[in-house]
Amino acid sequence: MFCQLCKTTNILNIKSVLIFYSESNSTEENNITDSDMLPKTRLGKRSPLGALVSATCPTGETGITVTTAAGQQAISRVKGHPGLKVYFQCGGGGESSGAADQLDFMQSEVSTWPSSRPSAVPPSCSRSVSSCIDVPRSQRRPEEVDVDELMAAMVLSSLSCSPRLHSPTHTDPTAPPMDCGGELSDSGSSGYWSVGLANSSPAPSPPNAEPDASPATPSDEGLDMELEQVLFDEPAPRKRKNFVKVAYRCMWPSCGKVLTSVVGIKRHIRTTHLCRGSEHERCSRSEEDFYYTEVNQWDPQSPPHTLPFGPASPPSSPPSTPHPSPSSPPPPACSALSRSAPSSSGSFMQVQSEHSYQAPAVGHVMSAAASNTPTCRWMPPPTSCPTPGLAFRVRSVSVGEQWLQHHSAPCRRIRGEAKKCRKVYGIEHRDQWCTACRWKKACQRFLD
DNA sequence: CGTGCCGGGGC
DNA sequence: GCCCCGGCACG
Repeated sequence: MFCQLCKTTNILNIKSVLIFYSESNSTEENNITDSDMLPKTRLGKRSPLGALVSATCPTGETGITVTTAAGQQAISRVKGHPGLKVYFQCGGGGESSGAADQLDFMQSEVSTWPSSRPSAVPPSCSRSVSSCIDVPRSQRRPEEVDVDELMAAMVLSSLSCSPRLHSPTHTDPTAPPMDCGGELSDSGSSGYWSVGLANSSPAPSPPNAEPDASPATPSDEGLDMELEQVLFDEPAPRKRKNFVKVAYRCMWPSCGKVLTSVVGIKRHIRTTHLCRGSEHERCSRSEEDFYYTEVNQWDPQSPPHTLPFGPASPPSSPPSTPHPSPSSPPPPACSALSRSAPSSSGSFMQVQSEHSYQAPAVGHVMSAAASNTPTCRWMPPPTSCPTPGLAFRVRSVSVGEQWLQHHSAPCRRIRGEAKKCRKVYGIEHRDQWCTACRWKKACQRFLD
């Protein structure tokens, strides 16, 4: 892609364009080329980028131009052009006016022009400080994309699908994450460019570009987020943490129905509120997105369920959680106790708030479990709490008290659960005991 | 009460 | 260092 401003070829733009074209049959989220920089990851029909792309690009014959803050940031960061806007233009005739009309609020960001227009800077670009990156239409035809570019696009997309969950700026558990299942259900024929890939790893850019995104957030991103929140009346979706159980709440006035699947909530909205039958299930599938929101809750019962990393998932499958990766450990506060005493951040905070006088104990539990002191091999008992909620509270308190007892008193090795020489050989075979057992010391043979 | 094990002492 | 034992804590 040729940058009109710096007169250089930007490979990132090529990537974006390639992905854009290759995902013509996919859903809108696939077109997020640098979705980790996007303030929002769930792009419903009302999403500017998503709506336009999904509405106009399935045929690959649209002349719509989309600019996104993501691309803006991407280019500006890579090439050092602040405010640079990236325009994706599909080749062919233009029939995108309808979509653009639906999105009048986005007309400041989206512009359409005849597809026969030569590769020139669109008029909308003159408004902004940025430069527009355009690609001649002759180069945009999908059939003319050579194999190298396709391969590059595939590689880039596969890179973008690497598991990634280490962005601290995208770990807001309260914000609804991306919507996968519903969008995915209608875009199963997208080939390589599936929503599952894009959703599970919204980081098409190289991972090293991510630290650049978090510290200095451009103002456009914030504005976009505000715009999104104001216009769409929904918080900007972010990445979903592990252990997050997702529910979907109907935002229809005085409804508030909560379902656990996108399909379910969409069906509910469609049938109950929109009063539409199944014949609209395909054409107006995105309209339900306006009326439900995702509700994340930490799932203490089930660890993150690793979904198969495939291009498409069944439509009825719940929204896919991000793939747990070695680079994305569970929250450190709960990591040590997550196995024996599964906890949720909410419940943990509840513990801290409702038992504030015992909060130090809980904290000590965490710290003690996280870092065992070398002098005292005290370890939390392996008993797991059966029920995570109330039981965890009780358990946490008792464990904290236990810890305090252990640390106020001189350290004493906890009684080992393993069989010792005494149990194994019996008192009659005391000569077969290990020396420590014979000396009534800590067993050296059957260590815990 | 049985067991694990720490602390202490004798050799 | 080896060996033993009192005594405590825990289940």
